[in-house]
Amino acid sequence: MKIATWNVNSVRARLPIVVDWLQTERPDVLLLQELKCETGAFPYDALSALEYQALVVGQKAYNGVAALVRRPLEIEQPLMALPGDDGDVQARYLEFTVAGMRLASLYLPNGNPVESDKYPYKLRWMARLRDHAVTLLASGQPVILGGDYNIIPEPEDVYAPEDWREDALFRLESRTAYRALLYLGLTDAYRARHPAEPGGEPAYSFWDYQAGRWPRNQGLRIDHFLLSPQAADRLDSCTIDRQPRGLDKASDHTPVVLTLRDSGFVSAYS
DNA sequence: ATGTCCCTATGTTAGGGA
Repeated sequence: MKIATWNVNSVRARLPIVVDWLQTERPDVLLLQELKCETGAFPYDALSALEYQALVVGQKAYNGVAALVRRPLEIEQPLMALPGDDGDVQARYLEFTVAGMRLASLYLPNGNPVESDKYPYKLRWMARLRDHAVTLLASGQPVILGGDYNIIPEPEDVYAPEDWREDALFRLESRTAYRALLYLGLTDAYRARHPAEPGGEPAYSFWDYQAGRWPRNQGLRIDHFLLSPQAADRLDSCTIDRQPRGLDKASDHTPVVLTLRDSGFVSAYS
């Protein structure tokens, strides 16, 4: 099972790049964030022609998340919002079951500037995500939470940590809320397969359009797959595909790709 | 210090968001 997550920064502006990538990579599932279009304006037809059915939570101009699932896989029990605040109208979360696994596509609030109401909204959203993850983990099924977390987990996940100390993506309060997710028993799939090493090659999933961040490889690792123990037990690989970031009219994010084995640990004594 | 890209609309340029 091959599952990818990609913040596309407008699905309509990025459609040719996404179509090319799907044709090359053929993932079973692609989780999308920052659609920047209403549900009805989502390019269903172009993706259906590639055998992908779509689950979409859109919003005009901002946010928006989707999941593309390759036929004949079936989408079951969709949930179109993060529980915990019926008054939250921002399109940042969807969840569904496919092949016996529970998957989410999430777009966690950026939270900048920290003096604005955007920052407490980010922290409340993270608390809701944690509460909901407790429920998901209790189900015992494999759970895969993928998306743009807008969290730099550790100093090695940013090109200049000292410059980001007070940013909503990196400040201690944000990282503490993210760690609370890990402490529930979730595994950061990328780091499980690629431990950070002193002097090692940095791994980023986002490079700002501005200031030559891409040509200088000054990025952030903010797009993550968090896996429940039952999903982590099946973890085969997790990689970052830098290729799409270098294309003309690229998103500022690039895909993170997860592959899972069909079954988990089997005891030699059974 | 700045650098970009994409969205919307009191719309063909400006402002917001990231």
